[in-house]
Order: sequence, then C-alpha cells, then structure tokens
Amino acid sequence: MKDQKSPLDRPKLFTNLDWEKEPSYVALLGDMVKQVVVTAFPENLSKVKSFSIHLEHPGSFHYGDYSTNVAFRLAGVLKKSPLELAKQISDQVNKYIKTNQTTSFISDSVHLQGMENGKNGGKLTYRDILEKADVAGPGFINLWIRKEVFITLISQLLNYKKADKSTKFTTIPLAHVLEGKKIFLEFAHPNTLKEFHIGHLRNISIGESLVRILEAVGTEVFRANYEGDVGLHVAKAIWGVKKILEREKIELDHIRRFTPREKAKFLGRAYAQGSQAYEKDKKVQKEIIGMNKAIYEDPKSVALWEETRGWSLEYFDSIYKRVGTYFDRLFFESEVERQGRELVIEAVKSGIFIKDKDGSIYFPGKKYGLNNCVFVTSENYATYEGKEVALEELEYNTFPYDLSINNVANEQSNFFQIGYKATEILFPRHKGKHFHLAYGMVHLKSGKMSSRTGQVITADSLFDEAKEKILKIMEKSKIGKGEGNKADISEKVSVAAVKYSMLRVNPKIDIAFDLEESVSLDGDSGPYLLYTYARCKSVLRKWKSANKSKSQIDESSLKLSSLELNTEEEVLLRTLYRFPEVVLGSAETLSPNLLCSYLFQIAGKFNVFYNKHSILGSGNKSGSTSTEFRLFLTTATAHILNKGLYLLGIETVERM
RNA sequence: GCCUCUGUAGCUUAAUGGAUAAAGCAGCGGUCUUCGGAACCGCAGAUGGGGGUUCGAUUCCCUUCAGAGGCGCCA
Repeated sequence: MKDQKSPLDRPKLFTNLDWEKEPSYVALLGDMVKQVVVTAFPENLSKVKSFSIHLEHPGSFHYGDYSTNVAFRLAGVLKKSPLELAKQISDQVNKYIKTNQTTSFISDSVHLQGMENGKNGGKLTYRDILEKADVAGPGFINLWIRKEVFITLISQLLNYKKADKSTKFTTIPLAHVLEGKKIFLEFAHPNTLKEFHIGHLRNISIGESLVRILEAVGTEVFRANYEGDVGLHVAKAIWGVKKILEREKIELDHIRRFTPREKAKFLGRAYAQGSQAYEKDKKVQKEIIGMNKAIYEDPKSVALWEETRGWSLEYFDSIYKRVGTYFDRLFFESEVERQGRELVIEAVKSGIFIKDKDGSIYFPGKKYGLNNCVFVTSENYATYEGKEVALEELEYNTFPYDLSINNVANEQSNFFQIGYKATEILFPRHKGKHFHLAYGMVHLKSGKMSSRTGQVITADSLFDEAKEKILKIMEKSKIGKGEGNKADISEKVSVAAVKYSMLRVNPKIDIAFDLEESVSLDGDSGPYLLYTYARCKSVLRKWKSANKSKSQIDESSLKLSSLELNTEEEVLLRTLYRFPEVVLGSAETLSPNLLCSYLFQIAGKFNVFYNKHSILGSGNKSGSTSTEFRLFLTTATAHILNKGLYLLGIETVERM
C-alpha cells in the first residue's frame, strides 16, 4: 500500500503487480514485522491489520540491513509518538528473538533453503533470521540480519542453475512476479542508408540490457527491430549515390567490392550529399520527391533500392554482432505501408480519420487532447504514423504479448501518444498494452551531430577509439603479459567501456556525450568492473592450482557462528546478497543504471577488502577469518559481477 | 502560443517521501618488499529561485527562471 502514486511512469502491466513480494526473504521479513505489530497492539487490531510493512535498506550499514518506517505511519493512526511506538515494536522483536518465537505468517512459497531445517519442526524462528532490532533517529526500526542468512542467500545465488530460455545463461533465483508474461521489446531501429551513430548505440545498449533483465525476472521477451527502409531519407541517399558515381566516375562494381563498413560509410556520404542538394536546389528536390513516390509505389522497381538496402542491413548485422545483440525478427516500413494506408482509408468511413480537401487523411488528435496528425499524405501514401497502426497489428499477430515496449528516443513522445491512441481506437485489444520507453537524446558536448551534414560519431569509430586506448594500456601493464588473446580482449573491453557509459545513467535523461569519458577505463566504468572480475578470477586460479585436491570451496564449513568478520568482509558480505533485489528493481523501473551502480559498489567494496587483507595468505594468522571464507567472498564477487554484467549485455574476460 | 521532459559539487552522474544528499572524473595530498597498481586511502566541493503538502521533500503539488524536444503531409 503506497500513500502516493509512484512518480515513475511505468507500464500498466507493472503497476498492478506486487513487486515487494520478491525476493522472498524480504517478504518474509515484512511478515515478521507485521506479526510483531499485530500482536503488540491487540486493542487496535482492526486499525493495525491493514498496514503493509515497507522495508528498505538504510543509507548506511551503521543502521542495520533493513529499516522500516511503520512507526511513523502508525503514529497518526494510534495517536502516539513515533519514537515510543518504534521502541515498543523493536522491543517486541527482540523478545521474539530471545524466546525463539516461530513465525506464523510465512507461506510455503518462502524459499530459504538451508534455513528451514531448524529446530522447530521445520518452521523458521525469529532467531534463525534476525540478529537484533533497534531504534534510531526519529523512529526508524532497524533490523540486523544474521551472517548465516547472508551466507545461505549467497550460496543460493552461486548454486542457482535454471537457465534463461533463449540464452541458456543462468542468472538469479527469483522472479515470480512476472513469471509467464510475454513482453515485446522493440529497439535499435536504425534506418537503412543512414549512419549507425551513438544515439543508436544508446538505444541498443538499453534495449539489450532490458531484454536480459526482463528475462531474468521470468518473462518471455520477443526481440524486435523496426527499420525505416522507405521514405525521403532513402530517396535522398540513392540520389546521392548516383551523383557521386557520376561525378567521381566510379563504377558500381567498385563499390560492390567494399567491405560492409566501407559501403556504410559511402552511403553516409551519399545521404549527406543528397540532403544538402535537396535543401539547396529546387530541381533536385523535385527529382527526389519523385523518386520517393516511386519507392512507395513499388520499391523494387527503383534502381539501387534493394541493393543499397542490402548493404545497410549487412552492415547493421556486423554491429549487432559486435555489441552482442540479435533479433527474433526485423520489421520494415516497406512491409506495413500498404496495409497502413488501407486501414486508414477504410476508417475514414467510420469517422475515426478525416479526409481533408487536399486529399490527405488526418487523425483528429485534438479530440483526445493530442495534436491532429496526418496519417496518409495527399500523395496517397502512409506516413510514419499511418504505418504504425499496421505495424502494431503485425507485431501482435507475430507474438501475442501482454506488454509491448517501444524503446525510442523521447523526441517521439508525442508521436507515440497519437499512434497508441489511433491503434487503440482501431483495435481495442491494444488498449493499455503499449509503453513508450522514452530515453534521452545523446548530445555531443562539443558541436552538434547531424547526419544531414555528415557530422556524426558512428558506433564503429567509437569502439575503435576505445580499442586503441586500451591496447596502449595493455602494452604498459605488467599483468597478464603474454596471456590471452590481445585482439579479443581489447575488443571486449572497448565494447564494455562504451556500453557501460551509455547504461550507467538513467535512460530518461539526455546524455552530454564526451568521447574521452565514454572510453574511460577507471572510476565508474566498464573496464573497472571487468578488471575486478579478472582480478577475482586470477586469485581463484592461483588457489586452485595450489589446491588440486579440493576443487571447490565447502560452503557448509562457513556456517560457523564463531565467524569473526573484519569490517571490509562484513560490508562486502552485507552487499553481495542484495543482487536479486537490485535486478528486480531494475526490471520494475526499466532502469539498467540501478544495476550499474550496484555492480560498481560491489567492485569497489571488493577492491577495498582485497587491498587490506590477504586472501590466500590468511590461513595461519590467528584471529583472522579463514582463507576458505575469503575465497567464498571472492567467488561470490566474481559470480555476481559476471551475472550482473551479463544482464547489462557486457561480456567478461578472464584476463586483461 | 500550446504540450512533454530535464535543472544536484568545476565536469559527468546517483539517490522506491526518510537518517550526515552518494559516487566517478578533474585538482591537491598520501598507500606499495603487490594473491593482478587498469588498484587503494585522505582533503576540498552541490539539490536554479519562491511558496505549499508532510513528523520528514532532491523526490509530490503550485509558481517562476533556464535548457532540450515536439506541435497535419520527415522518420
């Protein structure tokens, strides 16, 4: 129960779900607190019963692992001071811990393997879970979880085996909230004959990550990519191609021998050429408009349309491969134009669309608080909006979804409002099933980007830039010399650097893109995470080669109450187990950046621990934790970094 | 003019209505007889302005200023 509606704009499908039910141990804690509250105020049972318990992580470990604000919420209802209530509740929790009270609300769906074989006939007790409760500040109740619980939860993570359907990659043991839901995710959308620039890179990075995060929480995701292969931009580019061939006396066969990347570059030049001529020269403009019309009538009849389109698609494929993305199906504007046009023309009869004097057909958006918008032009072909209604139907028929997400830049927000509204009126079954994930634009810090003038930063050039930088550092570095494939490593690290720089910020806000920063290797960066992972693996390799007899760490030997942790170990332990919660949060808000900051936190905490304490050389010192336990932390850190990076769409390397 | 989004440290960003607003970069000063120094530690530095709701506001509401985007035949 929330007092206020969430400020986050999110899909309808998501708002009806009880996200706090997962992961199960959080639900368990909520139940425990509720049990306490209900028994503590028997005289106000009816008032108290309706309260939902909200748990959150306090800002500092100093305040425990979870805190709840029930005391504030109850204060108004019970007309008592928050502090007094908090004390009462906290005392009751501590009493339950002391008396080994069993939990009574717990449902069978709570999964805490390894914990339930306690003493009380398989029932969990407060003492099994909680260390203590206390009161802080104006009335927060802070809960301290037992170390054994963390170890159990982390072991669960390490041993989780279920693979995602599509990728066979195991991720995390959660996700019943969205289990079985079908999500259609449309992303990337480059237009043929145009550059694949850093804006597309942001799109594809967010899209790929969301596919994986949503799969991790149990949904089935369809990967779609909608590309504009007809329209004025295509006509301009083809005109430009012809012009360049003619002026520079180049044979088409010469271009055909180019690599995909060279062809793409050539097309980019042609597009710039065509657009500039289109703006300057009225005669050219007429010519291009004529060609555009011909493309709409029958694209294949237009010379070079099919061939240049093929060049683009081949090039895009090479980028998808480079960034580790694939699609279940490509959708094209050319395949929905006719149907869109026919749908709109037909719906004029029922008054949904209105035919204007000049023959164009528009959607009277003003009726719904939106803008009026042309769906079929006076030249009688469907605009982007007109195509959209047919596309939505085609997509739904391809994969009947519970939710369709359009991952498209926020400059198209108005367009999607209109498109969704028109689709909904034509096909009521679409109502409430669409969500525009409007991510911010990528602006260059210096100067403006424009494919019209040819001023763009392409995805490839960015990766290459990063790669060069990484190779230099690899030269200098003393570690990992002569081990591993240099080309392979530098490629993966550079893709990681660029993708992470796109993912670490909230998708909603605009990015002021800085080349230097996006290929950065230190601080909050992709390479830093990869480095930490490789570091963990290196330690684990070393241990393994020295301990051939034991191939695995025995986790059961860790569950000793005598475990005395130092600060660094404790902080790391108390962060690692939160991974599933973070993934869930990222899914709920469609925000990969939350996962980024968490992984960065993990890496940082591990590095602090690593710097201060020896992992392999800790066995013989008295009073220190065992090598076994430190290896457990190292294994868990590596595991979570690996899974987490996978969910971001970033590949790890064993050495770098 | 109307609609949408965004204003947090010098820069780039974080923060489901909670506790001392969290980091990275750049700057300055340190750690190292290294299990991987692409590391670690310390210092300094911020919620555009004004109201309101609330026990509590960076977060919600109103207003103002600033920036970005969109507003019938581009996609």
